Amino acid sequence: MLERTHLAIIQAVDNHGTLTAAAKQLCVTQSALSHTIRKLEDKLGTAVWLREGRNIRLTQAGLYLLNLANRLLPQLSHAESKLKQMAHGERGTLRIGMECHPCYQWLLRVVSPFLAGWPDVDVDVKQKFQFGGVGALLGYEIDLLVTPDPFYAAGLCFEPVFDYEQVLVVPRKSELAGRQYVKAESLRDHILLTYPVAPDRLDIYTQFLNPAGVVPKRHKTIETTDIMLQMVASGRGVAALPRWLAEEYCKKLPISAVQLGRAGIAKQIFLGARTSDNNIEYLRAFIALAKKQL
Amino acid sequence: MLERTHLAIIQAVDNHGTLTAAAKQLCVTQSALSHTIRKLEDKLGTAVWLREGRNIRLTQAGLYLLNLANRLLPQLSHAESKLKQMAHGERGTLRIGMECHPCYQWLLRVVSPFLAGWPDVDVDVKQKFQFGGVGALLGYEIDLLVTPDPFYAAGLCFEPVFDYEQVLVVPRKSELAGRQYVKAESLRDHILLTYPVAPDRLDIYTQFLNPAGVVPKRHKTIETTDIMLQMVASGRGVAALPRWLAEEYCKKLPISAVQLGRAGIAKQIFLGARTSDNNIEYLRAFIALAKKQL
DNA sequence: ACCTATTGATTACTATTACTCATGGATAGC
DNA sequence: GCTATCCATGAGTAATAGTAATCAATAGGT
Repeated sequence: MLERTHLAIIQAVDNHGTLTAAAKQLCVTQSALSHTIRKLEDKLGTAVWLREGRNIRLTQAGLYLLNLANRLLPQLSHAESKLKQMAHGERGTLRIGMECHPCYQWLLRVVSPFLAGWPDVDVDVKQKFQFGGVGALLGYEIDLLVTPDPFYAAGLCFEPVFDYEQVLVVPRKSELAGRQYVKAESLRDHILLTYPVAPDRLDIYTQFLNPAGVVPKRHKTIETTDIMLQMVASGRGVAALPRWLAEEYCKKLPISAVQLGRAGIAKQIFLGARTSDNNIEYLRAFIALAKKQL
Repeated sequence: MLERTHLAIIQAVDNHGTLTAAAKQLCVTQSALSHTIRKLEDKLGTAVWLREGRNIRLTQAGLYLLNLANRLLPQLSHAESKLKQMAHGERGTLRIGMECHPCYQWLLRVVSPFLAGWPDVDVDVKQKFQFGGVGALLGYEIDLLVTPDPFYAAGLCFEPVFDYEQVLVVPRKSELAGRQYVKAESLRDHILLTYPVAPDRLDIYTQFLNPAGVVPKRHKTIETTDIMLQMVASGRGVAALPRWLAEEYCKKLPISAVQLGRAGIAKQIFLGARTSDNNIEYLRAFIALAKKQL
């Protein structure tokens, strides 16, 4: 039988490169590991590691197991901590995934009253996902997903939590600042600042630049909103952000928000969850709170 | 630690309703289950079942664990059956390395029936190797190497899979087209088109031009066979290719194949594998298929 | 080309653990 | 109220996973 220990060993050996180091992490002797993996391979009938001199490397079967381990072990340990919380009378941890960089500020405004209303529920926010936000949701890596792209898969449900307009943020003294709206062509001689996300996931490209066949003068990626807008303020480029976020910063920095195109770009943010989690009270409460926040 | 057994027990008890029935399914005594679940509850610090008279029912925590079990156990057992198949060589990925550009067409004719015969084995073809094809084979980057240059290293074995003649492909209206064979000197005023490979790995150099001390007028490299022969057809140069491949294209393009030198250049293609992989059924099957294809 | 330190493998022994057996108390259904 | 069946428990045993000590192989420095 393939046991949890085996997966843990495979993961540890992969992390450390050697049996000895892995043994130290797992608080057993090297000998024990050697025995265990030997027995595992005997049971499976196939080699999991290739012994090459004094090093070992995973076989195809081993790689498959490593993949399995990386998938299952976090779920097991999360389950354990959740059960521990249950044992202590706490409600649990709400793990929120973010696929919408600028929504962070909005999220904070929802999390704050939530934490107040549910003192025994913790909140954790994650932003990087190997298989995308939906994958993380389906893989029980997160419990809630904040995203502009709902993906209606079986077992998931998405609810819109707010509408907003995507606008262009420009330096206040820029020639673009006063206009009623900017055309895509105007960006030809501007530097575009965005979060480090693939262009096909950026609305400024998919809904504005690409349809017009326009490429900005340059494209720079920046992690944080604050720095990004500092850059805009100092005339180093322009950025596309939600209007509510832009207007907040307009108070603090010499920048202006301008409508994108004649029609503007309308966006919606969704909150996704597993339908099987529908009975979790605090999760429903969070969604309700998010809708009210609007 | 939450173990696989625990999840299995939770699932079995839920299925059968009683400990006794679950014990029977799991091939242990009722007593053993009783002990195990008791210890689990002690470790977790929370009850998993509610004892109601002589029946037991899952608690909130138990329901959570049941959910986890239903999710994880199938993955584990699926992994086991997949590994069993891997052990029997029924399933896996055959990673083929190519060191012989024109052989691609030949390979396709072998891969096609192979995929049909081994529905659970995937095929992946790689063409670039940091340390050469043999290095990739020894480094477990690939499992099979298609090459014109066998390299008899320890732990590797090469088998010839087909013979062919390397010929010069020229425009049909070229003065070289009608000849019985071309001399190396004739290439002095022709442009030579080859795949982008180091000259010391090109037979046209090592076996034909270099021995005669001849350098072609120019040397251009082209990635794809189709384009290369389009170039030949339009009089932009000549190329060296296997006769079987050249003759296929002669039907479609105004080009001709001419023997290289008085004796011609005989070549052989080998299939290399690690001897340690000799027990992998589908790998042996592929080699057998390749030989039959001849 | 040789040491040396470190790797994984192996053997023999030990401690732990998981299990069985036997039995007890509780309860649902006839 | 009787009986069959449920789960719990304690004591003893078998299986297993662990350790310590040692060996053989090898990567890497000198």
